[in-house]
Amino acid sequence: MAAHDIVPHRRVVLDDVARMANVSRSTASRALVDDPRISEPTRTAVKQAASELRYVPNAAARSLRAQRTRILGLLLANLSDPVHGQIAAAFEQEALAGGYRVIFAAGLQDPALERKALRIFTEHAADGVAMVSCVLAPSEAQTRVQPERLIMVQPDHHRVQRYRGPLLPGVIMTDDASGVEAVVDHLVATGYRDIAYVGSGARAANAVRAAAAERAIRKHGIRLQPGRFPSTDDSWRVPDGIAALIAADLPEALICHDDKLALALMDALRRPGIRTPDDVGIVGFDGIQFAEISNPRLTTVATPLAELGRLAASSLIGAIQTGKLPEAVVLPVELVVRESTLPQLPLAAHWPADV
Amino acid sequence: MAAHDIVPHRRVVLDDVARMANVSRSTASRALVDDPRISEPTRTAVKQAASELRYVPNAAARSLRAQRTRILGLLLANLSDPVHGQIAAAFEQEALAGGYRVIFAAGLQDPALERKALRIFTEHAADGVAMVSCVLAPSEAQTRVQPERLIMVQPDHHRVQRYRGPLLPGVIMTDDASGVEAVVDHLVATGYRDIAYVGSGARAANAVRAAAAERAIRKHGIRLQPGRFPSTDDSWRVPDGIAALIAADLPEALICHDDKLALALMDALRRPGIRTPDDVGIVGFDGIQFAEISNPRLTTVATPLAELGRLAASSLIGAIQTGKLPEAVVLPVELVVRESTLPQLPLAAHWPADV
DNA sequence: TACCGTCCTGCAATCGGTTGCGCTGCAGCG
DNA sequence: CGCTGCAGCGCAACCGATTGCAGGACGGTA
Repeated sequence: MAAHDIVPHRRVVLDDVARMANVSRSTASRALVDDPRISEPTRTAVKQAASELRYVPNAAARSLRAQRTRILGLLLANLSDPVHGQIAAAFEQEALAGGYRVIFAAGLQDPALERKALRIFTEHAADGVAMVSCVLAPSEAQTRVQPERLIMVQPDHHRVQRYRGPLLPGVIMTDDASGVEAVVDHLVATGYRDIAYVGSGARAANAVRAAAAERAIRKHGIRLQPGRFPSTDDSWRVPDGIAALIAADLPEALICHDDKLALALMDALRRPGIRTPDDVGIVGFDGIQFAEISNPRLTTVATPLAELGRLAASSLIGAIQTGKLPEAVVLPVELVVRESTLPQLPLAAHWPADV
Repeated sequence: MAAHDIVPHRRVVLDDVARMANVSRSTASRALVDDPRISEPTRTAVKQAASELRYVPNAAARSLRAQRTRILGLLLANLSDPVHGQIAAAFEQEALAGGYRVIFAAGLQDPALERKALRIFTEHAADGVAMVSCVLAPSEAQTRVQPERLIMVQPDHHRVQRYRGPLLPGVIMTDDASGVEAVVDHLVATGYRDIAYVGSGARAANAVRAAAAERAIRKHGIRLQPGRFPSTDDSWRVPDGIAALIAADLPEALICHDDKLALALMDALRRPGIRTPDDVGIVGFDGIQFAEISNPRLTTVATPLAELGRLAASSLIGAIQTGKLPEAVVLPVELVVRESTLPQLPLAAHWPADV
């Protein structure tokens, strides 16, 4: 409050506390962590002094000595993306609950940026690192950070590639293929036949979902024409060119790489007067919150975003403590059918949005 | 690659590099930072050794000695919120460009959590801290972190409170009052008379925007009935109760605390068959990306989210380097009129979405 | 040969906690 | 009274990088 409180104050260090409590630095240190060797009166005296001086330990010094930073690095594609935002929020919360801090970095689908981020994590001697939908190959990532402290979150491409070998430990996957299959089943059951896939960006998930869509459709004896429409970039605005291409060759249903693209496409197609779901059915992927309240509400494959973040953090912390990675996991996804693929129903007033 | 590479390797430290280059640790250190005192052959030998050993300096040790961590703390309301996600992404990018790392924390509008976050920042001896739409009073925040290293981003409540004194340095504000005023002018000009405000959560911005709405409306000789509808919490789903209240006492136009609420409300009102903008005009605030592609596209007050993040980071870095905070800034906001308040126009095919 | 200056390097202290080990003092026991 | 044991606490090393200061080597000059 008073002006003299504002002058740049030397930081309070453990020696100050020790001095005030008339003990040695080591005793002060032990008292603060409730070492049983310290007598009760001494302990309280030290704690009293610490709180009076508003002592806050220096994490750098502690980490240096303890060889443990309690820092986790989280590398994801894009901090401003709702998908990653939800994952990040859950990760941070879980980490905090476990006594860990989080340093974030955005990779923006750029290998150079991802390498830079991993280097930063190494500089800060992060106890663990999680990578979410990154473009860097797992093998390379493992050379850049301690492999047994690395969790990777990514779609299950093994399933699409009919891979039957052992799965890499420390990998958390989402069962995108099943999700896409459920989508296709639903579309076909609803009566759609001419179905197309629209991709987005350079994201690894794109290849997995596109391939899964093709396989799932073939199962029904229909064909999906790969590359019928070009992929968009990862921005919000769908390039007019692509919207025009789609409008000119309108399928009955569009499976979009993710919800963002689906919503943007619904909007872009509104301009030439194409209505969802009356003129075209549209499906997204991820299950972001806006998909629940869009107009029409978006049919999508809900991925457990918060669960992914929580699980990544808790797995990582577990790996740090036990020294070994958990087995690979494939998390289920869930088809959520909403208005955007149900042309026969009136737009307003119906069943609950979810399930 | 080979199995023996995987065994827990002792971290490479500067001494290892020095040993390999046959110089002392100090020489190695100086060579790596291009100290002119080191001869060219020695310098290259050291750098060669460093890269061969894949040496990465330890940030904790460096910080400890340098009394400077190059870490910024960013405390914001909610990492998963699109508004804060965009701010955070811009902040992180700007910080990285300036050579700083970012530790994030989510305050969730909870003073206790915010205090905890500030403590963590202090433990890590963050060189600077930015707080975005936090609930903690600036005066308290200043007692918890070095005030001259603290940037706060918040709505300009001074303007609403007709405050004319000097502004606190280090504060970045958005001119919410002007934005709301522009919204009201637009609504009145469009023909709306019965206008209501719907708030959200415990966010500080809520009070500012609500008060501004009331003042702006009174200017037009109309009245806004404060508290006509209760505030929602900060979730995505608008409680049915509130939607029902609004449906039962439907104003001509609704000014919503933010875009998220506006979009959720449009959705909730669709159930009882109330259409936007035909039955009610709806306005949001913030200018999130979904507002551009909702159906109808949402009229909103666009705040410069990325600019806020960038400016917060660059101001903070500037304050760290110069030792003093920049003057308070009030950033302009911009009314973006879209379909949700333009009932007379056909829904599809019209002017560009922005401006 | 003696001395001086210039370059390069190395020694050792330092940042702030943590921790192995040892020291002190007092109680208990023979 | 002397010895043992233990509770309680302090000394000093350590983590890894930076940096003030000093010192060694070498060439040049008197």
